Formats: sequence, structure tokens, C-alpha cells
Amino acid sequence: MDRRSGIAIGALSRRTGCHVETIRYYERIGLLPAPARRGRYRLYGAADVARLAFVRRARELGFTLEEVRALLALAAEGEGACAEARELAAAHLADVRARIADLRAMEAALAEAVRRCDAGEAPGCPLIGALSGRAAPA
Amino acid sequence: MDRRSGIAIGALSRRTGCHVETIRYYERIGLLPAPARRGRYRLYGAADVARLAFVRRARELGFTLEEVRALLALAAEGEGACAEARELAAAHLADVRARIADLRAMEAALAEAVRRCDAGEAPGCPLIGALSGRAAPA
DNA sequence: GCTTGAGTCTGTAGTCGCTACAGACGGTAG
DNA sequence: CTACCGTCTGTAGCGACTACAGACTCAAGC
Repeated sequence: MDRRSGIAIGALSRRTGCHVETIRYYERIGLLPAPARRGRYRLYGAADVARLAFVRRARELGFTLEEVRALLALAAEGEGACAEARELAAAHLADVRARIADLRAMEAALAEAVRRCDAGEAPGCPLIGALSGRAAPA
Repeated sequence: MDRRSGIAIGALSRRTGCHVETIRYYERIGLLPAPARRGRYRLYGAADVARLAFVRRARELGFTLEEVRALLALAAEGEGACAEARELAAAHLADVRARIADLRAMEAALAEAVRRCDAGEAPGCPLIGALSGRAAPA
């Protein structure tokens, strides 16, 4: 299957948990280098596995593909790049926190609406009422 | 400006905080009905303002446009639809909570990485190290 | 040898919720 | 009458995939 030279895209997919189509997509946008080929088939080595795993972990932390691109470049630079990486992460962290705050506001409003639905207090549906602009009674 | 018959799209935009292009987009996808016209210009009445405000509030709660469509239909039905609206909201609430959980995991990992960067403990960048798959020391 | 089935290939189009034009037309103030 | 803003239609772009269609390659079983 991999006569000493590497693994096929399906094996890489299984190893990294990244869909085959997504791997090809990453290659197309230049996030992954064009790999070696055996015939028409892509052939991946250890460095490719590591790079894709890096991308996957960064994506799991919510970095955008452009940020991942920057992180990959910084990782290639080695030392020195730490301060820049820290900046990227800190900016992204602020973004994540803002999104959490937004979602928490949604959560509170939704939970309240559902609670009032369950209580069955007001005439009419409290959820639809709230969306229609009728303020909730205290 | 609005000789008794309604307001223009720009005024509707200002009143609802919804971009002009977005209003036209909502119309195109059938979320808003095609409004009356004065000449070539769209002309909106009170019902249009209310409907768009409803959409805006639902979007602020994070409902998808398809969910908003369903909510609008339920609102039009009046009573009886409350149980269904509740179901929609409860499902969406679960979704929001799942997203919050995801983001919190990201937040924790990012905050930890930034903290370890600041501590400057390990050799090399801890953030890049973590992305590269080198587990953080306890 | 021949077939079958899984895997892979390229290329294109769809998703969601907008956003950003281009290029033409309408209405009003100076 | 001209300048300028608002509005019109239509199309294309964004991010990050996802989902095909239709062709090919390869290894295994009969």
C-alpha cells in the first residue's frame, strides 16, 4: 500500500480526521503544498501529516484559514516568532470571548422565552410576542 | 417624502438598523413580501416595518433565516402555534449552548497558551508547540 | 484474464447570510 | 440646469467547506 514512500489521501484523512475533499481544498488554496505523486495519486509523507495536523488543531481553536497560514509561517521561522504568535492568539482570544458574550446574551433571551412559554402565563405566545416587539412583563 | 403612503427603503433601513442591501436580499429570498412601489421605488408601510423588525430580532437571537421563515409563519397562525415556536426555540437554544461550550473550550486552550507564552517558561514557543502536537507540560 | 468494487482524480457548483460593486435612473436643492 | 444623493437591477464575491459528475487506477477474487 505504501511502499516506503508515503500514504494516500484516504489514509491521511483517517489519520487526521480531515475530510478528503477538505485536504484537496487546502492544497488548492495553498495552505498545504502540492504533495508528491505516485502516478496520478497524491502521496503524503510524515511532514505532510504533521502540517495537516497543525492546521487541524489551529482550526479547532477557531483560527481562520488566513490566521492558520500566518501561524504556519511563524512555525517555520522557529524562535523569535513567538511574540507574533502570541499576538495572533491574543487577538483571536478576544474575538472568541466576544462571540461567547454574544451567544450568552442569546442564550439568556432564549431560555427566558422558553421558560415563559412553559409557564404559560401570558395570553398568546411569549416567544412570538417578544419577537414582535412586545416587551416581556417584569 | 412619504405622502401618507409609506417610507422608502433607506428610511426603513434607518428605522430597523438593517442594511438596504440586506432588505432587498430578504425580499429576493421571499422572507419579506414584495412591497408596494411609487414609480420604481419600493414603498414600505407599518406592516413591513413590523415584519422586518421581527426578522431582525429573531436574527439577533441567532435563528437561521429558515428558522425565521418558520417563526414568521407561526406568528401569522396566531395561538396554537406556541408549542411549535417553543420547540424551535428550545432546539435553537440547545444549539447555542453547544456553540458556547465549543467556544469555551477554545477560550481555555487559547488563554492557557497565551499565559504560557507570557511566562516564557519552555524553550521555543508554547503556542506553536501545542499546535505542532507537543503536549503541554503539567 | 476479467470483473468488481473501492479509492482517487479533476472540475464545477452549491451552501449561508450577507456585502460590494457597476451602471443606470429619479427626485430635489441651490 | 446642474450637482448630488438615493434608489434601481443584476451580478459576483466572501469564508470554509461540501457535494456532486464523470473518468481513471489499482488490488483482489473468480
